[in-house]
Amino acid sequence: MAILSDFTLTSKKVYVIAGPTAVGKTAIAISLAERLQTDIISADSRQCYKEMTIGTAKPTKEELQKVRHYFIDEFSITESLTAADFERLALGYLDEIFKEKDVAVVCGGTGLYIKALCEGLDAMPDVDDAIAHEINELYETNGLEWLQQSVQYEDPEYYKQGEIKNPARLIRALIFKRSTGESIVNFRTGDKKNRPFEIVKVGLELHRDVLYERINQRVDKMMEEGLLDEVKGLYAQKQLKNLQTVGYSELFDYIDGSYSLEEAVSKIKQNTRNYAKRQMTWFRKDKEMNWIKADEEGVVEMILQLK
RNA sequence: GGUGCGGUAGCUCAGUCGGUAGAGCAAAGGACUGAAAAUCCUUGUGUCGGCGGUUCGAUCCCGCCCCACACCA
Repeated sequence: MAILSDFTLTSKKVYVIAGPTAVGKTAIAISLAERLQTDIISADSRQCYKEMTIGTAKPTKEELQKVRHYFIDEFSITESLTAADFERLALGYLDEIFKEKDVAVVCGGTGLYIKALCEGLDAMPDVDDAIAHEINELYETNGLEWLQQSVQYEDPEYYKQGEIKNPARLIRALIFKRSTGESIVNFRTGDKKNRPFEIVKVGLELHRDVLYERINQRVDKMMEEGLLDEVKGLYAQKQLKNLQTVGYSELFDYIDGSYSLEEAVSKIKQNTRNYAKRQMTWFRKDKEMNWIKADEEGVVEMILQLK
């Protein structure tokens, strides 16, 4: 009942443009937004940081002038945004856009962020930053076994169903348990939230070979545009989680002398291809996705015809 | 031209005292609710360079040939 009334009371609509990196989301989303006379919310976990530009393939200045973009260049890499932050922010951006318009465009390759916006994340208490910091440090010095044993002892419920070889998840579980006294498992209901707007999901795709070739060429272009200088400028902050990013990590390693520039560049290409593959895995399982070939004529028209 | 060392998975190589073979990397597939461009899981059939010979049986031994590298002419 609630769903029905939400949809009948509003005629708001969100087009979500998703797909792997380098598939051509930015240009298509901009054309679509121009056609619809509306704004774009970026759903990208790295383009929101102003210090990272070349390596994140942000829209160009010209593109940003054509269409108003939200969640681009809005934060510093020293602030760590999360998927939950994005959910809250994006809903706020939509409120603002919907004051004047009936439609908005969301464009990005971060699957979890798109999911957070469309379905919502389970409400969870905040964790203690000091505890988080401490556990990260303990993991650094004591390693995975220590982590596993701690989680097994302190949160056996999580340990039973969690990925016990995945440090990122174990750390999160342990931080949560020590901060709140409860297992994170108890908060993960997986309930989908009803949004007061219609969502049309568009997945852009390209033949694997074509996509990989575009990735390789784009990395070469980034290097020509000065990616190495951008990375050098961030070297002092390379410990930040946000700089653990394809295109940055490899060049930090090059600066450290781990390998040659040529090797670093080919690693960036390889890691970007792997990243694109993970994105495709994520989006492929989304049953609501309408798949469109990104290199066909009239993509925007095809999107507008979707119900 | 001669000698030596090689030719095994996309790459680098290991191995089989003769019973048709296995690691790392790459690649592919997958998972993923507060780091998500992160993090993690799964997957190894390939004329064992070619043609003959020996053998019940050859990628392994023998012969010839082809290719690569090194050295000598």
